[in-house]
Amino acid sequence: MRMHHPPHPGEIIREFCVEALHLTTTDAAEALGVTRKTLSELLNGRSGVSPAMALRLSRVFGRTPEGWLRLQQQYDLWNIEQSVDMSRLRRIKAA
Amino acid sequence: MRMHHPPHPGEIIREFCVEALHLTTTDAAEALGVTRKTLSELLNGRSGVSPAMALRLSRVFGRTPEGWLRLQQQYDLWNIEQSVDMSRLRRIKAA
DNA sequence: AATACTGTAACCTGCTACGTTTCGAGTGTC
DNA sequence: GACACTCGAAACGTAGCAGGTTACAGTATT
Repeated sequence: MRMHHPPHPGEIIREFCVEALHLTTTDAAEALGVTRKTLSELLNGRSGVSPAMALRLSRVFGRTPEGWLRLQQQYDLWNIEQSVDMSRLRRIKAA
Repeated sequence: MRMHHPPHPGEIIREFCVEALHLTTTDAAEALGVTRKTLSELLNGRSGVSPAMALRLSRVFGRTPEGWLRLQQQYDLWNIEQSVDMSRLRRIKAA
């Protein structure tokens, strides 16, 4: 089974990147090279971690880009599993 | 360092899911519950592995959804690294 | 009161996943 | 040759998302 209701990546980013370093949203956005709005939407779950954003995060706050993207991936998968019915799909056999 | 020019996931999918099972694109698309066009674009690198597609692939061809998504992730990251200049971004210090 | 920080709405651009439709290139059968 | 059929792929439209600019309202802090 999969994780139960993974948080959106913005929560983790806020906790470990912004609050832990006592940064403001404005400061962090500037360091990342994006606008305040872009970071605000990410922190509040209204947008996700794009590949470009994962690279920015890794350069400014460390960790690997893959690690940042994985947060988004797990969040996306959990949500898709809840909302899309794939039960009719069957494993295929070679012809 | 990162991988050198990762192939787009469509190549892997074509090789291990379609050709290896002697399926046609039409057959595979039907099994995945998408149109021929959608799968064709994926196989030819004109679209990527979305979270929903990763789930479809895992149900029909096995492996984990995370594994399928990882292929896309590595491809995306490599391409972003080539095209976007992040050299001005500096690691941030706590205030 | 003035300043700083935040969230967010409106509007725009660019990109992408996906569906429907249609075209063109095989590949058979008569 | 002429026909139908199948397959892959292109053109076109729809929907949605990331991100920017600008502007506004709320809340602290000084």
